[in-house]
Amino acid sequence: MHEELIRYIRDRSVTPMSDDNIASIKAFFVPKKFRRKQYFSQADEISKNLAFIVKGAMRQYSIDAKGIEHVVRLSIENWWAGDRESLSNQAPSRYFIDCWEDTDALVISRADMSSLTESIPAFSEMTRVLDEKHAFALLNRVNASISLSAEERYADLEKSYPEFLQRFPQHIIASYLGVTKETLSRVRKQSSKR
Amino acid sequence: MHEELIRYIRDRSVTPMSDDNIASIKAFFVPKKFRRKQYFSQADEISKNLAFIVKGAMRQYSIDAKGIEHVVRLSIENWWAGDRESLSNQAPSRYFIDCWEDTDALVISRADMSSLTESIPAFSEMTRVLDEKHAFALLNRVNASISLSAEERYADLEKSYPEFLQRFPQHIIASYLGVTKETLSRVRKQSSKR
DNA sequence: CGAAAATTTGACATGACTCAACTGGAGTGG
DNA sequence: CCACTCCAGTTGAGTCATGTCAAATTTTCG
Repeated sequence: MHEELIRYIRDRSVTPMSDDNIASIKAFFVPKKFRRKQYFSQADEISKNLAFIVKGAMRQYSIDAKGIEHVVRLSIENWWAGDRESLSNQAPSRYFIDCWEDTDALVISRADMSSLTESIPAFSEMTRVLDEKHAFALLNRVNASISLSAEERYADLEKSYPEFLQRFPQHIIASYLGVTKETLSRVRKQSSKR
Repeated sequence: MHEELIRYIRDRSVTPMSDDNIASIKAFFVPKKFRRKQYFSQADEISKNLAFIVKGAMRQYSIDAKGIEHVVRLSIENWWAGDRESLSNQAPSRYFIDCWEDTDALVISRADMSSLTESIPAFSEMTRVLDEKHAFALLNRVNASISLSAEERYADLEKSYPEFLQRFPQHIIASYLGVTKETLSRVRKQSSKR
């Protein structure tokens, strides 16, 4: 169960990890199973944990005044889930995170996360790279959202993250793109004609 | 000129900096003046530098197929400017960065940036916190863009970054929000009635 | 097989865009 | 100090992309 995570860290760092390091990673990341629809964390709560997804899929979303869900993030195998902002600031989250599929995850607490970051250079490197990449992806998403039409954003997603289209139903993809499911349905019909 | 930067780093880290550390920061960050409208970096180029703004204002934007500018980021005093993605991946940038006001900046190269990160713990801490905060802000912006109307996004900006409204003209704020200047003008007229 | 979930479709409403014209500074040079 | 230009902002009319609501259809899965 932990092998994927170890490999993930190795792939994203240059400093080697000692057996000790690996042992503490294994000790701190607790395997947990979540069922489809189960919440990982909820809005207005202060998030306590971060999860590395070994198998399964989660989504992170806000709910607006009208009760409509807006998906800000989709996570599958070898991705992370958790509201980093709430975790880091110890502030109530704006987001819900739940499982879209039955999920096997490795869960770590905020405190354990920071002690790993401090004690294992490779781990710290990995989180740094991760944060950077995450910020890049978000900036590009902001750019897409202010500069592209619904159709173009869909095409962009299709190109950048084709795996999402396999794993999540259209109405979730629509929400992630910031359009209604009806609009996405029409957009796809249109573009398939070409 | 470097004092602001030193203070900025101190405020965002716990590890103290030695005189040596401070000396290398001063050596690596080169003061540079930019005139209003001057480019800091351009699309399709591989970005070489990062800037800490001591005084002035810059904007980062893409230009779409129709030639329309889409502002993804605004930076003023005590903020950073530079395309981190292009810098880090050594890939051509999608963005232009230019000065909206005459600007005094401290400029550092990619290479010097990584050597400071490696050699000065406080500096490395600061960049880590910065990246985190940046990612939080971007996620919230994504959330706003998929869940709020133009009017709500404007109200949100007014609350979160009132200084932008002072420093940049409306058409730039409009672009940052992902609407046309005409729409923003109407939105403001509407909301001022209440 | 049957129920629930997902998707599609149609009719209509509306928010935001486009284009063009107009207004009102701010700065510049004669 | 005026005339001029440039830039920002506003306004109006028409259009278009996307949203809303309701219903029909298809798919999924226990």
